[in-house]
Amino acid sequence: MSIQYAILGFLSWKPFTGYELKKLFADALSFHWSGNNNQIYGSLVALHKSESVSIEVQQQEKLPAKKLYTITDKGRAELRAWLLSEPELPVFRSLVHIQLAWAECLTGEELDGLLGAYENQLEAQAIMCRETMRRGTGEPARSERESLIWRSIDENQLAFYENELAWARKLRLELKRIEQ
Amino acid sequence: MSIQYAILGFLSWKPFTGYELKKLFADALSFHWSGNNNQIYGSLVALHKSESVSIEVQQQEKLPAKKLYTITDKGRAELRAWLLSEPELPVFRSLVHIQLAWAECLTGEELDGLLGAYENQLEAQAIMCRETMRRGTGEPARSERESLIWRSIDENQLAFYENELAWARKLRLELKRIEQ
DNA sequence: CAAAGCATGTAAGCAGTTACATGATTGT
DNA sequence: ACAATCATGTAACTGCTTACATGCTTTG
Repeated sequence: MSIQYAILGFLSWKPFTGYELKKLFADALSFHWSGNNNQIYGSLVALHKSESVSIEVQQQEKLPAKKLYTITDKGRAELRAWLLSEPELPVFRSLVHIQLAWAECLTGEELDGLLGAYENQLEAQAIMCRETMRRGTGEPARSERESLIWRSIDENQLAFYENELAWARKLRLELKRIEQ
Repeated sequence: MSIQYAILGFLSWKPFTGYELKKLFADALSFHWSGNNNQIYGSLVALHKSESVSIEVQQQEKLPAKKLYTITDKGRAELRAWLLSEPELPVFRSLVHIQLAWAECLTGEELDGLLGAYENQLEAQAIMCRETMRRGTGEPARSERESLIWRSIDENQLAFYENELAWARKLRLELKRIEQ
């Protein structure tokens, strides 16, 4: 489970509770995990079992007790080994492609509507992306190199939506041209 | 399960057996399903139960019997309804982003190696893409509109890898610049 | 008084994967 | 002799998702 490495990554900054990690994932623009309970708390149990993290339970007077997770040397070594492992190909999948592939069942107007709706979705997403980037949530910036990388990853995410939008617009125009 | 709609799509061309559908998925450039047995045969059972397809068993003398699946009117209606349904956002995920996000643990050389390996993967994939497109497998082309769409989808797939490659190269250069 | 925040966890399910299982036929 | 093709199917697993469950505190 690669989310375990992302958790180890966050813990390499400083100790966090499960609850805090959950928020880090939810806020992250370019981390594709939803940060749901099952994943976070389950992964933390697994990481503890493999001795990659240690737990410190902190009782609180008025609020529920919390478990603070700290990365161990073993955890740091595992993280580093994974960072050096062979990268995988990125994943790109768009259900719209499947819809378009059988658009022969649709009229010109229906097809145009489908592409238009896709464009709207992408535009909204691109705006959200830009807004999140503008607010600049939770970037570490411990060095020039690190902040360059984080900025670059976010820009890549935005560029993906923008490229897809440009593609949809182009296809829509070309379809219009052959239609009449 | 959206693969069911893709199966209905293929069956809207003409009847196929599970085995043939498997190959169609395996050969398709822009359909992100592996076309494994479980998915295909399982989906066909489900589609038959919901009366979206009908089965004709064909005995063969020397080869194993095969089941030829034909789309029903109900199946056609379901396919059309899905084609008209609200499109979803495309999915883009790259584990390399996660590796890069914690590259602060790596030396400049190690980081450069990671990006270089990513570039190699993407280059190889782009070449495969181009080759598959050149061979032009299984495009329907029942109309100018349909062949435009299929070509456009394949081009979008290729452009994705090329954009990602360009991004990786740019980041690598920028990192080199701030390194020394 | 309701909603949001703090903080943990569990249950159930979907979509997708690899690998296993069978067994005849055809090509190298 | 070995591999590939034809043709169906099952088992076991991974990763990820939504929704449920509890219960106290702070904010509007």
